[in-house]
Amino acid sequence: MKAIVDCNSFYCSCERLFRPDLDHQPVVVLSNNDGCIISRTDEAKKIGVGMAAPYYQNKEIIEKNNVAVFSSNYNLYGDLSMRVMDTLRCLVGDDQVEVYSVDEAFLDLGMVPEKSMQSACKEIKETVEKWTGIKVTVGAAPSKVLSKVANRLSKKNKIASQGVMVLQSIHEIKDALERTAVDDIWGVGRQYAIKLHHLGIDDGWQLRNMPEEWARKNLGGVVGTRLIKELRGIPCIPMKDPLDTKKMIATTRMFGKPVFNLPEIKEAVATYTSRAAEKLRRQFYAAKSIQVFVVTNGYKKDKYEYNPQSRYQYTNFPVATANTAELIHHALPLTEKLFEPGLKYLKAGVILGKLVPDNSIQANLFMTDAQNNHRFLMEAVDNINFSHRDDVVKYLASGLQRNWKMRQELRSKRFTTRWNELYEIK
DNA sequence: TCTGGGGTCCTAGGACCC
DNA sequence: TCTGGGGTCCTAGGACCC
Repeated sequence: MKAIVDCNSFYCSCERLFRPDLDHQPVVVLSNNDGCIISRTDEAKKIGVGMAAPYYQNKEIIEKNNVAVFSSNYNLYGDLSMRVMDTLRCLVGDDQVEVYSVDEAFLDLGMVPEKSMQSACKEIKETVEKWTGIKVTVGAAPSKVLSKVANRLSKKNKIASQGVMVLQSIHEIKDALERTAVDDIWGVGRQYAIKLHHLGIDDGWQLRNMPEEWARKNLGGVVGTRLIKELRGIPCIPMKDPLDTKKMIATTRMFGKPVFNLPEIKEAVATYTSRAAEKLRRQFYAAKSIQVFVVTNGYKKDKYEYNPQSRYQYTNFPVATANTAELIHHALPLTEKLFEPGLKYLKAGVILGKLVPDNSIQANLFMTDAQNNHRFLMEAVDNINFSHRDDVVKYLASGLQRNWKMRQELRSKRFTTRWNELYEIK
């Protein structure tokens, strides 16, 4: 049996943890740039705040209902996520946990006897909540896809399910799938949902009964056949090996306001490169390629429709690197190549690819710092920036004014990761 | 005026090899 | 006018996820 543990309204729950006064008040968290709503509590859902809805379109309803609004605070969420995951590893063992996203993890419950599945899941839920203060929902079933179905139904009916749903018998599975629209199945996105409804396939049980060959032709090849099998309770999406290496690390952002000139875009690209390089080093990787992209607005003078166009440039390095200076050195010429005067630039991004594990640290202890790709310098810079303030130490190429910087007007304190923002008890 | 950011996997098709 | 077969590697693009 597989289980998925999913934190309820995760970002909002994190904010509430340090603001218990908001426990029964609607709360929402905004995306970067305070653009969209990306997390909502049940109270906020109830009064009609939409998911991924633009903030400005919901401002009226938010103000009228006294909704607490936060800019996203990823330092805080990341740290609390780690606590939740550590708790799960403690409960079922390191190798049985696959961290799927910041607020979700799959568990392999193969070692739990079938008849104690329900109580085991209940205990997992209660322990996480007790140790971390974050509420979670647990869904368990023979396959990952079915466990997601269980989790979703449990969330939809929190009172009856008590936050835990286990699907074991074929009757339970059939009943659950009949109550689940194809749109809500993990692996069926917008395109496939449209296609399925067109063919008269509306719920999960109908989809489950389609032939595999049909799925291969119509739902993305082997991905489709896997989906059908999973729905039938035959697990074929394996637990991911935690030692698997990542493929890419990216830092991309909308600008706080549109940018028209090259120097500012170069500053932004240099800054994003620095961020991406920090992530790279923190996870002990080095990159062999860098891709820079920008998103421009379609530039039709009289038209206001949102018609983003992206363009990109990339380059490969002969030797993998995690050195910020070197990466910036590669990124800036690419940015110049991308730039075309007269366009309105909305967003830029840096993607580091062809990652390799950077295990040369011990091997190079006896080299000079320069030969060693300035590893010690990088480590010193990272330590200062992490423990004090972001970008106390930075490369000049990333700019001093930073007019393009995103807005984040409503961010809470980074209670658990910055000394000067610790939670205070009066 | 204002619409996020960071990932994964798969497939088709082109370039190149013998 | 005729023009093999088999393989690898790479990239672009599309779909999906939270």
